[in-house]
Amino acid sequence: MSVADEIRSKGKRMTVQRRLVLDALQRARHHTTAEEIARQVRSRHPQIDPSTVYRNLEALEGLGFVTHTHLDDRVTRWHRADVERHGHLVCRRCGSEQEIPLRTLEPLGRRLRAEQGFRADLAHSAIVGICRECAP
Amino acid sequence: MSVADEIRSKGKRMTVQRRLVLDALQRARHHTTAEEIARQVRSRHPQIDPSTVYRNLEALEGLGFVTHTHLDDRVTRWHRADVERHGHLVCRRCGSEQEIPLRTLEPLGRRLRAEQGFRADLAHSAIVGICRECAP
DNA sequence: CAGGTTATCGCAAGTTGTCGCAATAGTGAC
DNA sequence: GTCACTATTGCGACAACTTGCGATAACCTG
Repeated sequence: MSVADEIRSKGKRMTVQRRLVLDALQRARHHTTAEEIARQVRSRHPQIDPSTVYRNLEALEGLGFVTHTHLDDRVTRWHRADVERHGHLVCRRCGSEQEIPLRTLEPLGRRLRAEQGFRADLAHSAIVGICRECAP
Repeated sequence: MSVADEIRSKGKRMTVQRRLVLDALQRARHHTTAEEIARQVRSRHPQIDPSTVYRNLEALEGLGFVTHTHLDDRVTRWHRADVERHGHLVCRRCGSEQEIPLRTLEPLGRRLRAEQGFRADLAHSAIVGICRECAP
């Protein structure tokens, strides 16, 4: 079943705009911003409003095709839901972002579940700090 | 040495506006938003511009008096730097926020340091997930 | 405590993201 | 294909910050 069919099977529609947002996410490796996607889409289709891009990202998240993460700034980062899940280390100083295997975070996940009854979504939780290169 | 003196010793100035922002942070227990502080300050001193509040929060952070954390939304949360440090669990569903002792997070901190050379600032890293009450 | 330096302020304009609404256009049914 | 239904769009207005700039007022110095 194609993505379009999946979308339709949930009572939603596959529009040109939605297709373009999905394509842009496909091209971007990970963690694009909505603004970047809007820029790409609008470079070829200037009549498409940025608000449409924002709304499509939300809609596609509701449908399970994309997810978002908040790194250490106010900007929401988006990526396809089917890429391998991983944790995020964000450097406060240089802003670089590093991915780490979820395996590293799992012990904490188990502990939070056991002690607090909290089901942590560690693939969407950015850990801030100072990276190796920036360490004094 | 008073806060004012500390500020002056770093070549900065203690202005009325800065004092008011510090006071508002003092009153708020934790994790206020800039908007909330601006509202408080402006309720008594309407001539103070919101941009002044934003800039003072940044300046005070640079001076080490306050810090900020990004919970799971786009809003920056501010609090005094001298409150007891703790980690944050944020529920994706109900938005509630729970504090946990840093001790719980320390094993992960040590591991990231050893394996990645990354110095995690776990008191400013929010972990998102589903809280006990919202769990299915 | 007067004067010069310059951090900080208030204002206005610019960004970035959100929302209500009327018009449009995918979809399934016939 | 055609039609009715309604999800989605573009637009304009708004909300939440951010930034540039000339004016102001802390602060240090003598």
